[in-house]
Amino acid sequence: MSKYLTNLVNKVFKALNDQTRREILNLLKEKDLTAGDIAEAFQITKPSISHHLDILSQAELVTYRKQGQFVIYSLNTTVLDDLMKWIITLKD
Amino acid sequence: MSKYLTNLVNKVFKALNDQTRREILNLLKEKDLTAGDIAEAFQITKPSISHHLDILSQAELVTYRKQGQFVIYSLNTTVLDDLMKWIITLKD
DNA sequence: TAGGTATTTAGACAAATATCTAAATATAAT
DNA sequence: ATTATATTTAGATATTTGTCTAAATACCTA
Repeated sequence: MSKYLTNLVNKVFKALNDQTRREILNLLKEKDLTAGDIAEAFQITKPSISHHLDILSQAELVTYRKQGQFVIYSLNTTVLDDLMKWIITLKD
Repeated sequence: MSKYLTNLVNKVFKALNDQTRREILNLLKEKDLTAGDIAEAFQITKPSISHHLDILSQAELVTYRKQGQFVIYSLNTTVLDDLMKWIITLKD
């Protein structure tokens, strides 16, 4: 596995090792959402959610675009394919 | 997703969020190994490896059997299927 | 430009985690 | 029985992590 992929897998597992972050991904599965929309779905503060979004972003599990004052987050499934490859490699 | 599966996925992500534990799984992919054999493949102490094996075992990623003084660990790929299901659910 | 809304950054803190050494347990061999 | 080998458990410690509040930044609107 390339060093880039090893590093990415590392970040992906780190990102997925948190219930809140996994739920954020599930929300984004339905539709793109602003940071504020995401924060409202949880009991924790906006700065905490912002931090979670940063970790998801570092793992390339989400992307974001700015739209005026808003930051809109989207699920990025590309990395999930890499993750699946990692798992399949372990299986065979 | 059932509560059992949620709990298991939680433990699996926790278990996989560590380079050493992921490498242990890769070793076990080739063949079953004793705790001692596994420990020798790393720079860290036996008690630390024992702890990692415990976490992998809790996540059902490995199984073990006793053979005399030895404890032989095996990879359990069943859980990897559950993990793949979780990922696929996120994708579609 | 001033004030309002959306989001992130900075810094602090408690809880979780990876690691270690020392001791305990279990089995084998002499 | 005693000693040696394999492994785990217990307890300590430094680092990482998730969360918070307060402050900063960015953009919009009147």
